[in-house]
Amino acid sequence: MNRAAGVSEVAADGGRPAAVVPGRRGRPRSAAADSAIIEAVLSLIEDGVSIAELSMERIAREAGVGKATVYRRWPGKNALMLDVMRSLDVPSPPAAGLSVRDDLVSLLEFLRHRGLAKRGSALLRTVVSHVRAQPELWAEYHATVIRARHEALLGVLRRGVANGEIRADHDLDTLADLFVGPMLARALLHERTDLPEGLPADLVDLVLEGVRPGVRPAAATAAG
Amino acid sequence: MNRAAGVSEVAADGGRPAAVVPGRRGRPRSAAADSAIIEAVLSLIEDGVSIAELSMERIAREAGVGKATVYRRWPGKNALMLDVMRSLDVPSPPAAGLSVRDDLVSLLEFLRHRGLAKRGSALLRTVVSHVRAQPELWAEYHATVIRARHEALLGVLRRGVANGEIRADHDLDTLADLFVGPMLARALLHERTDLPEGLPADLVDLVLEGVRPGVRPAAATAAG
DNA sequence: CCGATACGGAACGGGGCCGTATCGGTGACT
DNA sequence: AGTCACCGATACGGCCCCGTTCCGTATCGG
Repeated sequence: MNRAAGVSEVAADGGRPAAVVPGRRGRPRSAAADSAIIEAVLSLIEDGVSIAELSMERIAREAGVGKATVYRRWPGKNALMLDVMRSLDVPSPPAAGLSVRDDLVSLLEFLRHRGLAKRGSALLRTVVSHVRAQPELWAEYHATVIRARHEALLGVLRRGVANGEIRADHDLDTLADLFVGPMLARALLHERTDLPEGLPADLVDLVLEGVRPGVRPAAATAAG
Repeated sequence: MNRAAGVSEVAADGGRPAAVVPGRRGRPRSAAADSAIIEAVLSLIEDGVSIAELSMERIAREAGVGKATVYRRWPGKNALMLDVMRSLDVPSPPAAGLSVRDDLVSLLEFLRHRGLAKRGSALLRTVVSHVRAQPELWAEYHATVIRARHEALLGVLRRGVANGEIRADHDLDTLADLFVGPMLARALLHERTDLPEGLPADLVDLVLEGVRPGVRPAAATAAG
C-alpha cells in the first residue's frame, strides 16, 4: 500500500488498457480479462470494500486473473483506478435544445442517474474519495470528466444569458455551481444518499426563481 | 492497512483520548503526547501524505512518541482519525441574529473559513475522503458534526420562513442544500479549491433572488 | 508449422505494518 | 518513600502486499 505510489505513472499514457497494436504478432490481449478486472474492482467496492483494502492481488483474485495479467495492462493501482473511474462515465449528455430551463433539468437529471444514482452511489463515492485525495489522479480526472460536464453546463447557461433566461451580472462558473452544488450536497452530506425523482426539476426551478417568497411571473417583470 | 479494520472499534467510546479517570493511581497521561499525536497526523497530511500512506508507526515516529503511547489512547487508526476530524471542528457559529440574509451569509462565511479555507482545505479534504469512504466513521462524523451544522442552518431558515424572508413552499432540507451545495461544489470540483472572500454573500443573494434576470425590489441590475 | 505473445497460477525476495510485549526510566500521586 | 501507571524505545511473530519472474498452456500471425 505504502510503497510511495509512482507519481507520474498515470501521466505516461493516461491509463487505458493499452489499445492492441494492429500489426501485432502472437496471442492478442483478452478483452474478457480487461473487463473482468474492471468489473472485479467495481464489484469489490460495491460490496463495501474500501479502497485502502483493495490490493492488486485481491483484484486479480476476484477477477479470476493472474496478477501479471493486471500488470500487463496497467502500471499500478492508480492507473487502474483512473480507468475504473472513466468506465463509470458515459459518453455525454445529448443536450436536447428545448428551453434552457429544460436543458438544465435534463442535465441535472443526467447527473442524478449517472454517478449519483442509488446503486452507483456507494461506488462512485468510494472511488471519488480515493481519487480526490491523490492530486495526480484528481488532476487527470478533472481534466477528463469534470471539465467536460462543466463545459456542457456552461454552454447551456450561455445560451440562457443570450436569450434572457439567465441573468448576466454574475460569473457563469458561480452560476453553474448553484445548479450542481445542491445535487452534490444531497449526495454527499446526507444519510440517504439517493436522489429522489423530481429533485432536478425542483432544484432548477428553485434556483431560477430564488428562495425569496415574492411571487414571480414566468418572465421578466419590473416590480416596484 | 488491510487487517479488516475493527468495525465497532469506534462506537465503543466514540473516540477521544480517554479522559483520565479521576481516582487514578500512578503517572498521569501526558497531555503533550495527546496533542503531539494529533498534530503529527495533521502535519503529515498537510505535507501531502495520503491517508493510505499513514500508518500508526509513521504517526508515532513523526510525533516523537512510542507506538504504545498511541495505542494506549486509541484502539486503532479509525478512532484516531475520528478525533483528528473532530479537532478540526470548532465549537459552533455564534448565530448572530441580524437579518436572516445576514445570518446566512455569516453561516457560509463560517464554513468558508472553517474546513474549506485555504490552508485547511487539503487537510480537511483528505481526512474527509477517508472518513467518507468508511461507513462507520462517516456515520459517527455525520451525527456529530454535520448534523449540528445542518440544524443551525435549518434554524435560520425557519426564522426566515416565519418572518417571510424565505418561501415556505419547499422542503427546508432542500433549501439548506441550496446554500451549502455551491460552497461544496466550489471547494470540491474546481481546480482552485480556495474560496474567495465575497463568495458567501454573493451566493446567498443569488440563491435568495434567483438566477432569472427579472428585476426584483432589492436587486437593482436589470440585464438585457 | 514456428515464433511470438498472451493466459492463469505460483513462487520469489524485499518490505511495511499490525498489535503486543518488554525494556529501563520518570513523575505524580499516597 | 513507595507505588504504579505512564514514558520512549525496541523487538517480536505474523501477515499481506509489492512487482517480477518463471512455469506450462493457449492462440494468434506468418
